[in-house]
Amino acid sequence: MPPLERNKRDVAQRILDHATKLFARHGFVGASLRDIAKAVGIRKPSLLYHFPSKDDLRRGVLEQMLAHWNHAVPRILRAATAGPEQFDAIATEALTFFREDPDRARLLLRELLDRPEEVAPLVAMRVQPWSKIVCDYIRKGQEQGRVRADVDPEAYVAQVINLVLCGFATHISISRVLAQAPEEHDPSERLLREMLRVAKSSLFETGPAPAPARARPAIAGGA
Amino acid sequence: MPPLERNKRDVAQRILDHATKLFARHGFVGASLRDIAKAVGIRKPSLLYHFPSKDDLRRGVLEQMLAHWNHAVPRILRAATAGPEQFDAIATEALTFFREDPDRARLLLRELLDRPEEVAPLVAMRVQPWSKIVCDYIRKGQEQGRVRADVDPEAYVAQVINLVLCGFATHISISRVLAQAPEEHDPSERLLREMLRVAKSSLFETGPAPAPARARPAIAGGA
DNA sequence: CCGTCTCTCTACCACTCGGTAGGCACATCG
DNA sequence: CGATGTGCCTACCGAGTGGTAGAGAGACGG
Repeated sequence: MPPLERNKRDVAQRILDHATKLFARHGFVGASLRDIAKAVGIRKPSLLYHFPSKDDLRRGVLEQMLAHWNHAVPRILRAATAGPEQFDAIATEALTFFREDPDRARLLLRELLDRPEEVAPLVAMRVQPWSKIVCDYIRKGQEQGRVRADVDPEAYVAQVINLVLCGFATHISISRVLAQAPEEHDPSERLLREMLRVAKSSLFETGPAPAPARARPAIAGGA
Repeated sequence: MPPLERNKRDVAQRILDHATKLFARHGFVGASLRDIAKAVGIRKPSLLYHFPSKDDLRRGVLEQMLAHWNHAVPRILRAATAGPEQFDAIATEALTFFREDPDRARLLLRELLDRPEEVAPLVAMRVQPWSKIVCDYIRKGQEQGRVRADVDPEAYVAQVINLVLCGFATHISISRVLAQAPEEHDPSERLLREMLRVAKSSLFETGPAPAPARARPAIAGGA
């Protein structure tokens, strides 16, 4: 690839990155092309040379994020077909995607709020292969008695998505609501641990809790 | 109260209502004063007569929503100090607030995304009395062995807030992700039921599930 | 009946927005 | 070397924004 073309891709990439951050922080209408261009270090018409319109830029940002997700899915699916202790593996892989950059959660949430008709099908396409695996896993676990019988697989997946999306998007605010010291990028470990615990313990009959008094036969799926 | 003054309050109220809806749907920057005025049926300067600036209107909208929440809290607290089967009562009362008008969840989520520094303390003030009751209830339940020992009360409350907020704000999109028929205002009953189930079963050792094979001594707290 | 006060209106303002026109520097290639 | 084309720039545009000025219609109190 000639250096000139590489440079072009490089600038486009930097535009996408800064646009992602500013769209996530201030919303699509709240982030102006001037601000984005300034963050990149160029002028607005130069930005419009790479992305012919603001809406093109928005779609580019969304596509890049979904592409990143696509890139993460194989790792998640591999975790999903590994061993019997699949839950933690799946959860860890899926959370990594948002831990890498919490702006992804903010951006996605904003897009779902602003343009549900357009964004929902796009997201659905990317989420379904993964959610299908999880649902199958849940149903099989239910047949084997490992997973609670009252779990509604698809609806459960939706709740976990809510949990993660909102958790990463608003953790700073939520931390303050609980009068905790907010951390810079990640939700505090405490909130993240509880997020996982809620997701897990609502799935299996018993969680990894050290049941204080009464001993109970260990069931596959708990730690 | 003279009819003239009542009319003034009436117009201000209609402005607040329409502004709530439009802010929730399109965001603060995305909803223009002209659009809001048009929805009310007046002109923009008339709107600015009642609310001197757009930011005043925003604060008014937020305050009204928090006031509505304040109005709902006594019912919730009453439910919280009723009987042993408190969970369903608390949950129902709290959910009613958002079921009445899902725009409340959307508005709150948007404000938390846009202005965490300003909104978080406001919300914290309103949520803390309620969350404190819930946390005390959880801790007492843990001492009595009714509630799972591994629950982190404050963090658990945060997760439930995430679940509800995101669930009501994006349920249309999430429904489509799961390829369900979206309903007009409420999340589909199926999603709502699972939301409650996740919150409840992650709190108590056993849920209301008809444990299929192995019988187990009933523990207070489950249904 | 007349002055005052309340509320709404039309007309306008400065400003920012997304987007365009056209020129300039430079790298590439025949 | 000149021709071509790429990528960035300054300058500008119309549209829409939040907000203001000031006039007019109608209710109220003396």
